[in-house]
Amino acid sequence: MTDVLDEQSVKGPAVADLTAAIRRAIVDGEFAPNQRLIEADLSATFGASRAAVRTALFELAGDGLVDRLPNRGSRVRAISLEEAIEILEVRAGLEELCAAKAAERISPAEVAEFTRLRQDLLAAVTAGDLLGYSGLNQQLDQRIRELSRHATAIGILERLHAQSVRHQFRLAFQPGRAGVSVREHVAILDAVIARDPQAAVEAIRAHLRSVIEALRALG
Amino acid sequence: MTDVLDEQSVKGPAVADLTAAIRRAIVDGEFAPNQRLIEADLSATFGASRAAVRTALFELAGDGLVDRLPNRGSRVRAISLEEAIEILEVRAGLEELCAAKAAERISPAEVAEFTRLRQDLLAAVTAGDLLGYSGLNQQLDQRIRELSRHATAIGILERLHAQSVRHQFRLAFQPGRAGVSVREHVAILDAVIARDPQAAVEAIRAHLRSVIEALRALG
DNA sequence: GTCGCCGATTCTGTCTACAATCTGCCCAAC
DNA sequence: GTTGGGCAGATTGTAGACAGAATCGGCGAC
Repeated sequence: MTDVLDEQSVKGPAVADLTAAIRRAIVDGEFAPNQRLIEADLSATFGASRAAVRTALFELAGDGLVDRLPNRGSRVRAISLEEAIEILEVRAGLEELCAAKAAERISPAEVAEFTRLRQDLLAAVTAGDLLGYSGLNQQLDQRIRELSRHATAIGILERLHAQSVRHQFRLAFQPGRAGVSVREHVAILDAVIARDPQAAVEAIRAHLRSVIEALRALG
Repeated sequence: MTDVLDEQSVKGPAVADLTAAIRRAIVDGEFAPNQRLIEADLSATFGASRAAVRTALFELAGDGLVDRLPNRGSRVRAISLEEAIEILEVRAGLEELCAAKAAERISPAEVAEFTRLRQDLLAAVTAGDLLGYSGLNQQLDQRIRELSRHATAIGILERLHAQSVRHQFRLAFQPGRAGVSVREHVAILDAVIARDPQAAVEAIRAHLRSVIEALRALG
């Protein structure tokens, strides 16, 4: 229906789309931390009803991306350094679990994929392509999660990742950081490729401990 | 306003109260798994507007207690055995973290409290008071979390606990289960009392592994 | 000059009504 | 007897309006 004007998407996005749009805006930094999110404004900006905005904000509050103060509205949740460290500690526990499962379950085809990823990773660092390197790292993290098939852990990790992406990002472009981090990532890859769960756990633990220290040093 | 009839709570409960009420109904088993939750029905049952019910259902969906199918309503989320095991695996990782922190941070007063709890626990098992024992276990878990001061982990653990409470409960009343579980819990207590993080981690891990096995055996 | 009170404004919380969608049933056609 | 279309009821999704709480400004008192 409404065939005539569908191309322009005259009808506002449904709640799910709206939630995704606001989430992206927060994660991508278009909305600054602690910025107030006024329902009427968002309603106008995204062309949705206020009820839809409201629903989306509740959803995002559940995801930990938005703070809701009763009768005082919503704002973008600011993640403090202490909180970022807490998140990394939790991630450590969960990613250890995922990496162990991934190491157990990896298939030959996936071993080949990981071997290729290993090369790409090293090539990106050698070429000084920090952005590409950062992307490959994320890809690695995500693939390990997928291989684990652990829906519960994956869900939580994705939420935590969205919350801490800003700190993550800041760290990635510290001079010298890539050199340290690439060794740790390769260690993770090698453990999973070798199907050695115990080694994978150790490698993940070492890596996230290193990230925590680096974050602390950064202040 | 409406002073006259306030005692009867003529005005429906605010959304927060309503959410808590529905959450309790789900966790306590008043609503069966997979039961449909029809907005109009809940609205009548709890004396709230449909909009309030709707908001509450979204919130609970975020907490993983309710499944929402677009245009097809909400139902109580059923946690399968596989999922319950996944949840326990995640809980293992997080509770290890909390127990380690708790062991590091415990104060003399809290050591005394835990020593008392240890006695009560053993007394309840000796007396065959399964319900009391179950309650003390939960108290122990909760105190360890609180001692950890790890807000991120605590938040996630509370959500997971609400989801899996049904399986937990079923297990607790298996004959012979208390005898096994009490030893594991005492080991956890002893490790924390001794301020030995490493031992606490091991004790938690052993305990949850044992719970997973028992759940599997139960089918 | 500063503090506290009071009103206007802004924004959120809630409700009711309406539109869109889905489900199940009935009936006709093969 | 079975299958497909379509109608009716039930249920969710959306919109708009109203009421209540919080904030900010000015005004008066000390």
